[in-house]
Order: sequence, then C-alpha cells, then structure tokens
Amino acid sequence: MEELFQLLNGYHPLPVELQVVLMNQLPKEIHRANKPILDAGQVCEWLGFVEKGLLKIYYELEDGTEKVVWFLKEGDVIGSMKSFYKGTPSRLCIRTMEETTLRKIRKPDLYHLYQKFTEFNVNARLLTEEYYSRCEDHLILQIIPLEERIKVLEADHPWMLKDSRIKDYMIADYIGIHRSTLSRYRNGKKYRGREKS
Amino acid sequence: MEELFQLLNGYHPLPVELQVVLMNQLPKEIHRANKPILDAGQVCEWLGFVEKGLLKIYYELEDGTEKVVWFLKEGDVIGSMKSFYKGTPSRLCIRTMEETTLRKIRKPDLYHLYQKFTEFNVNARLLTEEYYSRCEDHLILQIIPLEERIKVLEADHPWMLKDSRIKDYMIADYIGIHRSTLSRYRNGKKYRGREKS
DNA sequence: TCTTTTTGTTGATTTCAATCAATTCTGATT
DNA sequence: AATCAGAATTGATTGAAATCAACAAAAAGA
Repeated sequence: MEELFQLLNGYHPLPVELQVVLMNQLPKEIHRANKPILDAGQVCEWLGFVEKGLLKIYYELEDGTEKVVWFLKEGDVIGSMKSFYKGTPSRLCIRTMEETTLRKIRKPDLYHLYQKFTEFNVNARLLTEEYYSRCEDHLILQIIPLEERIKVLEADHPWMLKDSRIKDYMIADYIGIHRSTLSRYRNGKKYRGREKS
Repeated sequence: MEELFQLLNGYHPLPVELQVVLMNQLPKEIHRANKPILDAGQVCEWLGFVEKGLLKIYYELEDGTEKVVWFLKEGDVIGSMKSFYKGTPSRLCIRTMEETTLRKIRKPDLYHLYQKFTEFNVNARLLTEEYYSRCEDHLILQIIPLEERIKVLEADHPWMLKDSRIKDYMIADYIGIHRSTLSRYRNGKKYRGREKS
C-alpha cells in the first residue's frame, strides 16, 4: 500500500482523505504463480497495482501459442487498458508468473474517486502518460532491426534479464523472435546456413 | 478551433474561460504537403491539433528507409508523445502528407493550463486514455498474423483505404509488410514459388 | 544423489516474405 | 491524345529466421 501511495505522490500530492479511501477500497489479493487473472474475451473491470510478484500480458494466437506484450512487476499498474477504458472485450490475457500480490480497484470505484477528488485526475493523467510512453517504446522495439532489439532490451529493461525471473524463451517472445534465434545472436552465431566460400 | 472544442467537450465540459485562453494561445499553422514537422533527435516541445490535412509519424532506419507508426488526420492530436512527456529526444519523425492546418500548444502553456484549470486534467486524462488505447491496438496489430492484419485494417481504419489518401505502399509499411506482399495477399495470390506437385 | 523435466544451444532444413526485376496501370501534365 | 512518373502487380530468386531435431545443461523433484 505504501508503495502505491509513493507512486501516486510522485506524480502529484495525494489528499489524506483520498489515501484513507484507497486504504479501504483496495483489498489485498494474493495469487499463486501461473494463475490466469484475465482471459481473452472478458471485459477488464479493474486496474491492479502490483505489490509483489511478476505477471505477463499476452496475446493468444489461434494455434494456442502466445505472444507476450508486457512483463509487469512490483510497483507497476496492470490491466488490459483499452478494454478497461472502453468496456470492450479484451484481446489480451493476463497471468501471474510468480506468486503475486495485487491491489485491485474496480472501475465504478475509481470513477467515483475521479469525480470526488478532481485533483486525482492529475495523478491519473501523469500515470497514463507514463504508460503511454512505455507503449510507444514497445512499438518502436518491434520496428527496429533484430540485433538492436536485444541491445535496447539490455539497456532499457535490465531487470528482465537479471535473476532469471524471466526465461530466455519468453524474452525472445517479447522482442518478437524465436528462442533459437535469440540464442544464436547472443552467442554471436548469426546464421551460417551455407557459408559463402 | 470549433473542432478542438468539440473534441475536448466530448470528454468533459470545458470552462468558457479556458476556451478563451485556448483561442488566443493556439495560433494557426499551415504547412504544405511533405513538410518535416519534427525530426529525430529533437525534443518535441508541443502538442498539435490537426484541423485539416494528413500527417505521418515514422521511424527512420539506418539505411534511410522509414517505418510509419501512425497516420493522423483532421480531428487528431499529434506529437511525439514520449519525447513530449519526458523531454527526451524523439526517435520518431513527423511529416505532413497533405497540406495541413495545425494548432500547436507549447508545453509550458499547456502545463500552466493544467495548473490553472484543474478540471482540464480530466479532459487530458481521457484524451490520453484514448491515445493509449490506439497504441495498444497498434501493438496488437504488429503481433497478429499477416492476413489478419489486413482484415483488421479494413475493419478498424477504413478511412486509410478510402479516397487513396494513403498509398498502398505506405499502408503496407504501416502494417509491417512489403508492398508486394500486400498486393499478393489482396489478390489472393499468396506465395506459390514452386507449387508442390 | 540420482532422476526427471525444463530450458538452452546448435546443426540441418524449410518456409514465407523480402528483394529484384519486368510489366502494366494510373493519373497528372502538357 | 500523347508523354511521363509514380504506383501496383506479378514472376523469379534469395535470404533470414522459423522450424525441426538432437543434445547439453540446468533446475526441480524424488
């Protein structure tokens, strides 16, 4: 809870009264590792603050394979955003990767807070700007050449590579390449199929 | 100008006083077609409202080729968002594609408005949510199989295909494929290289 | 510790889209 | 209408990454 207040206060001072309300409206949810939190087709009716743990947001392809779009860890805000904003069925799924502690707020509660505490919209605006920036970054990541993606990842998201919280094959997925390709590039093998004499 | 007020009012009522300020602080800028508005490396110090025209936001690769990330037309808000929010150099470029009328607001002016009119943060929050949703959509577009991308484009952005405002080769670029590939898929040719007996 | 499972590496092969190139089509301009 | 430039189509070829497959290494369980 303290971490959430810190996050929000970092953007704009939170009225004490609002802190009290949040304290009561955000019950703690603990989920075991590998638990589905949101399925494709569902409407995302909440936003979550990750107090502890690790989750992935991913897209499920027809053939059952999945494409990871985000990894989110403690300190992050999670949800299927478009679905939440627009009330449309989500095309993204959410699933824990480690045991995770969440603080969820439901849409009507949040909207009520926006109304009651106009200033809270400042926090929300800035938070949304932050996540928009991340989204733009990720879009660019998909565009740049393969080799650069790996470098950018190391530069921008070192935590993903540390402590083996995230397996290599999921990292590969995240940057849109095959596990084997990532391995080859890591080890400077590139592709040698048939070497040019 | 009327269109901008309509956009903002659609999210949350605009105080008249704020309308007056906006009226004075957003001089009209008219740019000819194919004019660079923002180059890579520059910090984006403004947000623009497109009153008329068409622009592209794109990423320039080392080899000089470009990858279009967004097409924006009348009624849209434009800028290199992360650069604007964080004050960092933009990796994206902006360029007009048709003669374009813009209403730009500079960062300090906007921030001043956020401060003076707290309620304006509601408009901004909702606007940011809208653009975040678009960004999420575009991210998903890059992930789904090729053929689906074309369908999604037709379903979600029919205007891009109408009136040949946007050439096919740029559309192809936008969905991350080659012009020839788009043509083949459109005409149901797929790839027949050497047919299996 | 030994077994089992999961993950990572790497060679061989395949595949699908990019590239190259020629041709047609379109639309603008004189 | 004739010319010309840019855009779209389409066949042939190439190529980079996916896939397949075998194995090694690491992690998890017994």
